[in-house]
Amino acid sequence: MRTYEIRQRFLDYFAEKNHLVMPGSSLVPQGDPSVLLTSAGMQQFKDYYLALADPPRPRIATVQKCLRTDDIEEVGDPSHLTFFEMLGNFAFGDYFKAEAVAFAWELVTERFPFAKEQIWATVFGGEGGLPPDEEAERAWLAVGVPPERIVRYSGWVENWWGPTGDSGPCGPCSEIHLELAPNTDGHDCIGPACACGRFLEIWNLVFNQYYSRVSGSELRADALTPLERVGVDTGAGLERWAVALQGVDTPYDTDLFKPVVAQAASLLGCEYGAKPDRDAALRIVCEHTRAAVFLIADGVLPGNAERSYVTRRLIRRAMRHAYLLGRREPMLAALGKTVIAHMAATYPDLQAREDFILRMITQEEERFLRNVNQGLPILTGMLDGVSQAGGEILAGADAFLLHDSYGFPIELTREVADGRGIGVDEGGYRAALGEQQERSRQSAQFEIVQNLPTDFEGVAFTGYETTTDTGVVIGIQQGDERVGVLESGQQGLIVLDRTPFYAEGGGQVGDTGRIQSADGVFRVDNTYSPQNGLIIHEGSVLEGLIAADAPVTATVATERRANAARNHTATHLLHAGLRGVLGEHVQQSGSLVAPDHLRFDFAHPDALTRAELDEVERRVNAHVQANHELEVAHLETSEAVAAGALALFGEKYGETVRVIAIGDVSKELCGGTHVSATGAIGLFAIRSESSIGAGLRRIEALTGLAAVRHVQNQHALLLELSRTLETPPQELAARTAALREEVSEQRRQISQLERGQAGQQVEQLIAAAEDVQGSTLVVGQVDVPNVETFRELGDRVKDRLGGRGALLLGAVLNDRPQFLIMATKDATKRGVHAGNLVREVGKAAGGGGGGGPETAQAGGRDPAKLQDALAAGTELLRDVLSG
RNA sequence: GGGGAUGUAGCUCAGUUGGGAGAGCACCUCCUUUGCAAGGAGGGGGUCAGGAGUUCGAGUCUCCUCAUCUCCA
Repeated sequence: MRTYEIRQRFLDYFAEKNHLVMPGSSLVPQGDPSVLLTSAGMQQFKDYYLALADPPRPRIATVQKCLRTDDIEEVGDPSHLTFFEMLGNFAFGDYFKAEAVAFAWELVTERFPFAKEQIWATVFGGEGGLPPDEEAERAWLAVGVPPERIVRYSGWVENWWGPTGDSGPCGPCSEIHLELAPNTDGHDCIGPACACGRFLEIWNLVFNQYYSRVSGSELRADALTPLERVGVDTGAGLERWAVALQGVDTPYDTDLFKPVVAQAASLLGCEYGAKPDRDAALRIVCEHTRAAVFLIADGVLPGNAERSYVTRRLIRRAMRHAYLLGRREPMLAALGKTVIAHMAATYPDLQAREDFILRMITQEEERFLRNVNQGLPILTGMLDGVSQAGGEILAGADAFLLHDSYGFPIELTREVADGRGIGVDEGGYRAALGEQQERSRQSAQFEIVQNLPTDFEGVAFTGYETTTDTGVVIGIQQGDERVGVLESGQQGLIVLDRTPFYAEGGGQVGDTGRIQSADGVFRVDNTYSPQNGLIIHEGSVLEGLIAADAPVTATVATERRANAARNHTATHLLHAGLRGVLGEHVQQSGSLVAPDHLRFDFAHPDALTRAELDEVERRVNAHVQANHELEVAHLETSEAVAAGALALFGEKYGETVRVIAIGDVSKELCGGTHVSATGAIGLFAIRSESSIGAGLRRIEALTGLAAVRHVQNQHALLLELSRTLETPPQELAARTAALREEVSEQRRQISQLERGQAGQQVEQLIAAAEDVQGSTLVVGQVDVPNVETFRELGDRVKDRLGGRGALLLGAVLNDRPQFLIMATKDATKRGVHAGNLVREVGKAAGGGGGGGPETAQAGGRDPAKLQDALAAGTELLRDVLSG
């Protein structure tokens, strides 16, 4: 049975059982900062379990792409994967353990050809005061699983799931395992958890019934609170089902991977299944490529921070193994193409973005290869050092430096060193790596969790309709503490039951303004929303006091809001303009909508040309002039997407979403505040275009009066130039070119004149030369415009010394005395050291100096001491030359 | 978010107790030469990433900022 059919049968079954079949969410979790990447099917439903939002239907089923890097080091073995797909059914305050088990049993045994007698079930056996899950046990008995194949496992690790991240829903779980082989050696088998490897887990049914305040690693019974809305959350690994249903041993033998593995083997000129080491490398190459394809498709481009770094690490790990198998040029994109070809039926996005995805992969591979080429000479240098010192081991610190600073992998270091009979101190390397990890971990402290109320129905946001509204204070926090009153001058956080203040989100900054009660005024400096349904006003009390339960009037700073609205609508027009001019691959990867400017980041491989920028700017302004009215609609997500709205990756499906339509120009899902018609934008001006990383560009732009000011500033600059250069603006370019030419011509003339002048001084100096026992000594003060001519003059005098002698010159430059001593080779043999002598001369003038034996210079502070210093220097030179 | 490395001519890079900002390639002019990276002579091109400090003097030492690369979280 092919995987396409497995997905379909699974979803069909649950659709039949009255589940809403929804698309899986993006790998990038939206509105949930506690996790980096989507790692489980339930993630997009977290708010439903927490009762912070209502699901579109109490029963849902999905196929969810997931990515986990926890076990990345294990990938290469026959079973571990970073990217995988989870089949899942979910229930929110609907059915519970009995039905979940019944559904699973029916699906597995009647809709799929799994053998009943191979099936084992495990249940939570109790831990830390929590009892065993007898309810689940009864459910398994009820469907007919014999008691000897139902096993209890205790502990937080076994048969307990969650939470994902630092906190969240969790609960006992129950797993279905297949007994793939009989117990032939008669060992004392404890069932699915036995190390004998006869079992394969195919489905995990999680029963969410608690909220945990701590992360899964420090779970304890007293950190759990029962959930009001219990739920079912199941996950069945598609790859494992494929293994079992296709009768093969590993995911790499299923239709998901087989063509990719075959292609990789052929590109690397080897055979899969011949050598275990090489097989592991082949599996890594294929697995990581597949994961990278999906990450890039969801907008996670390779980079050096956070989730971008995950993509990079996957590509580089894959490339590294390909490199060790002899590959010296990019190849992963070719594999990616095969991945896309085989997955596009399920994930049409891949097809649509194929070119872009493959180009990003190739770019990253090229960067890796460049790193290797840059690292090799450094490593060679280190190894030379080791050999010369007669050593046999490369220091761990050096190996780590290569890895840490140059991205040169330890595996390559090991191989190259080995080729020269040198070992690597791996212990030292690991120690250095460990130190770095510790350092990073310590500095990664998260912000303190808010103590604000979560025990309320949710704040009503009225800011789309109005900028002033009345409400009641339902929570106040000062520092980390919940308080009842905030007094004049105190800073704090305030929550109202309803508010017109827009909370920072969708790139748009939070509103500012005032909250006024009968007792006082609170100035709102920022508004944000740490979780759905909670809006926090941050600021301080200007006068009087603000107390809990007080009725208040909340008033948004309207001018600021209006400016932000201009910028937000302009952002949508800019997005549309960029797609029109550059192509459909332009994908928003971030934006900032502030009152004074807007910033828009997007994926595009090259810098924009002047012509492209002009055209984008022109188009946006054309739409401003057209004065399109904005239409706001609230739609079901699938309807919105069907209507052609631009869904940024990772929108939550199932909820009603807000769609902003600007004429037929743009249609985007957006929660921000906008102008009512584009004419209000007034003027749109692009201020800058720049790179913010590989394949990512940033545009900063202005609207309204800020744009007008920008244009005026540019004009003022031009006028100022025009005035200083006494040239009409249209002739500025030609005029500056002519001026440059003139300046360099005059520079040439000046330096010639200076040389001529210096020449006369040379003659005078030579004429006044003194003979010290056969050596010529030239001393004098000269008049030069800069250090360069000073030295040049010195050179010319030196040429006239006849190979025997030395010179000491003084000059005043920038109101300070400068000295120069030059000595012939002959003089140095007699003991003259220009650097040492000139230092004394400098000291005599209140400064210092230095240089080499033949040429040296010094400087002082006081020009009046120049002659004295020259005299002192002359004495020294006479002594040495005559001695 | 934290650590490391790098930033010098259009490109690739040298630049060693702080003391003349350089090479190769590319470019321009002239000469020589019908042939594969032609040769010779001459020339243009630099705010040494930016800013502050120490010093008579900073590409070089100290601090800060920015950018790029890289590792870790």
